[in-house]
Amino acid sequence: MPKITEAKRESRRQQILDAALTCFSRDGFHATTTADIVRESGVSQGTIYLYFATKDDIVVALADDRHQREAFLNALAQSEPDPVHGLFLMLELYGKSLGDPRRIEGGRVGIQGWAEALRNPRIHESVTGGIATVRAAIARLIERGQRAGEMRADLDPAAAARIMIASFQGLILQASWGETLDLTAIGRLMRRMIEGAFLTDAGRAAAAAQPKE
Amino acid sequence: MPKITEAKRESRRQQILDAALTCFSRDGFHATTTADIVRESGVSQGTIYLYFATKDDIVVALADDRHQREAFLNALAQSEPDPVHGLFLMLELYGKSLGDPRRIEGGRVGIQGWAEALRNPRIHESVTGGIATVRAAIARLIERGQRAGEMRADLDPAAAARIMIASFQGLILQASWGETLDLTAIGRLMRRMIEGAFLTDAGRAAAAAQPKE
Amino acid sequence: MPKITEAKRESRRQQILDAALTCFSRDGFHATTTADIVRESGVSQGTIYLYFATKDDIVVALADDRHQREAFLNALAQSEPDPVHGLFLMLELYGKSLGDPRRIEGGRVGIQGWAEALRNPRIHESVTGGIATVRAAIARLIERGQRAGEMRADLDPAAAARIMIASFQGLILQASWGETLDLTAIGRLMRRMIEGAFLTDAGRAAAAAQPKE
Amino acid sequence: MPKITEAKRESRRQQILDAALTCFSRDGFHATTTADIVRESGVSQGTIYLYFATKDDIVVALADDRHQREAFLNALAQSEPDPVHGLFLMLELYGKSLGDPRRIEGGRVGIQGWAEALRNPRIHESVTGGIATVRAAIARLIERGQRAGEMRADLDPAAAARIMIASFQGLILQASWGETLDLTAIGRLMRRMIEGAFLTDAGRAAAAAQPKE
DNA sequence: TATGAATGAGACTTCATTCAT
DNA sequence: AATGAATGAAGTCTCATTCAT
Repeated sequence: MPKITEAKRESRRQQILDAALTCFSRDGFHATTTADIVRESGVSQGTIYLYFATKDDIVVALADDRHQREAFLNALAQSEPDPVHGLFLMLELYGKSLGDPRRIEGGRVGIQGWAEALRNPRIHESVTGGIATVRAAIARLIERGQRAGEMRADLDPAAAARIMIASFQGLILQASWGETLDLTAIGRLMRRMIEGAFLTDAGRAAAAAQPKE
Repeated sequence: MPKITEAKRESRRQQILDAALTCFSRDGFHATTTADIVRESGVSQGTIYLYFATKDDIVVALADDRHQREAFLNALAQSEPDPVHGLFLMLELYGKSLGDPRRIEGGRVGIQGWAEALRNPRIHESVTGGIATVRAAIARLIERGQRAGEMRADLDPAAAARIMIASFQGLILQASWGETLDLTAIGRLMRRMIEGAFLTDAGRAAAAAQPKE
Repeated sequence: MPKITEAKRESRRQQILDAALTCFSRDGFHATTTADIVRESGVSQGTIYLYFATKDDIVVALADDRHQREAFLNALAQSEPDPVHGLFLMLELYGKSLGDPRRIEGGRVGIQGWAEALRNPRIHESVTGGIATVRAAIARLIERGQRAGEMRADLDPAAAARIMIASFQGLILQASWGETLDLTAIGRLMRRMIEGAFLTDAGRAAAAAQPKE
Repeated sequence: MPKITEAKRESRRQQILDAALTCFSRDGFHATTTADIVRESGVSQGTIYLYFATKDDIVVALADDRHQREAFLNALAQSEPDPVHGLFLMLELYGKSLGDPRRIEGGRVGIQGWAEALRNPRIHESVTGGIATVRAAIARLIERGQRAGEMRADLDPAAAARIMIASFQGLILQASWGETLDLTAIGRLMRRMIEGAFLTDAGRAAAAAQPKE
């Protein structure tokens, strides 16, 4: 048995995962057969099972991968020295992804993941874990803002984070259904809602000083 | 003539639909077999096909039924003489449904419907059509509020409606995953966000005069 | 239980049989469902079973009916005083039926009956019984012809009857498939084959004297 | 690489086809279930669908195979230098198959194919196509005979071919029903009918010179 | 390691027949 | 007698997974 190199193995794994993502986005989890993935990936039927014990494991792997990508956005926002700027940067980054056609494919699969998370504990853990991370990142930004006097002291960081995430989830959903969202108007309004309800006067001053939207 | 009465027929139909909802909520659309629905409903295998041509048609029927129920909420909010009160009533009613354990079962199925809508045109139509109705209802309230000088003239009714719906969609999602939402804090914050970004001073005065929330 | 009159009952029975024949001819025995017969006949699902114990019984009844009609042709041929004329009359009558579009519908069902007869003993009995009658009629004509010196003494009546019937069966088959048969050429050749192989000189003289073809 | 060899694949295919033929002959097309074929063939349920897309495709394949075998008989008859000998050889070969118990099984299935051909376009094409080939072969023999002055110039080759084929079809039918045919008497009479109606004096002389019947 | 043929459990749906009205 | 809703056995086909090569 010629032991394969780790790099080769990882590339094979990605090959399968990529094909699966394409299929899942096109046909959905349940309508996608392993034969579809075989066709799309060019790998053989048996080989898939050398890399994933079960079709479900592919779904889980895909869900896990997703968070690593989102972690980057969070880190970026956190690295912003001013928490208000950080919050709006986050708003902007997620907002931009709504209009990015390349993210839509991932979004479609993500929505199916939401539904899967209702049944499959491993996916539930993966999906809610990922979102909990984002929630924590937002809450942390808010707490920093409160300490800096830029965000209202009576603002509940957890509730605020939930609402922000919920809005994005809903907007992703609407975008994935093919509806045309006026992202400019929506972005402006979201920003105004946050300014009005999250920020202190000092915070609003800081927001106004933000270089570019 | 054993021609069944319309009422009897409708009750049978509901019997099947109820069983299907239970199964779909418990196991998901795809993991639910017609045999499961038979077991849960007590009707026979063949009878199901006397009422629904296909398993998919049950899903569609469930999606359709859902909107009829939501139409009631919209109508209620519209009937409120003051548009600001109407908007907050809507907020309150939908907010309440987030905490209602009986709605959770429906919510779980609804989320699966969101995923289905990505693939199945009939469900897509049903789901997005239903949401479009709610969106229109909210937009209408806002336009009424603008004419009454209670809502800001520069508010984009469509964007506002989208954001409100998106928030609810996301919150339903989070609630369905079994996360514990601090509904009081979330409700209070949502309200404050709307007051700050949607209302004029006159609108805020009207809101303060609202009897109970 | 209001006892129905015998005439009414018979008419109902024919109504079902007619509808079944139409369906069987259009879709075949096996592709025809009892629901199809219900639709075609206007009678209710349950009523069918008041007249026929089983779907197969309808098929059998149809097969039985068929022979009664053919018996008429045989009798006609037998009634011809001259056996040679009788034989050719039979040839002509069956030949004509090949070109009669109204017989084609029955022919299609008949062919399905041939196939059914291979499996279903009741249909086998009905079909082969019917054909045996025709065979006997032909053989009887030939024997009369032999006694009259018009047909060759060394002609095997049974073999001759079999070949004549076989030819018709094959031609019905070909016609039912929608092939265009040159009935004039075929009829002329069949006649010449019979004249050459069946008849004596006296027989040929008698044949020539036949009034109209 | 466990890619199966072409020979192995063909043998598997035949294994399924053989089993199907046995089942179809025993129980008929429609009464035969895929489970029956599984039982008879020894392959698994799924494997059948690796070789045939549909149960119907098995029927079609069987119909197609049949003609390839018949093509051999035609070729044999055509290869006979003297057309009269060729025609009688054909007569003899087909006649022999009537008495061959091994051909009866195929015959039973063939008759069901006739019935199927009335509804199923693919089978219709296959069956009538196969018979058209035989018809063309006979017509060609006759035309050669006419050019050689051995067959009557006023003989219509198409009509003659149709009648010959029709006779065989009918005789196959009768044999398949289990009736006992006096093949010697029938063969002798068929031959005499052809001699009398098809051949010229020269042709009859050639026929008499034929070595063995 | 990789392949892809083979497996077989199980899904959806149909349909002949029954039976309460 | 007639109706037609209900039944449930059974059929075709799919597909995740295994395993010999």
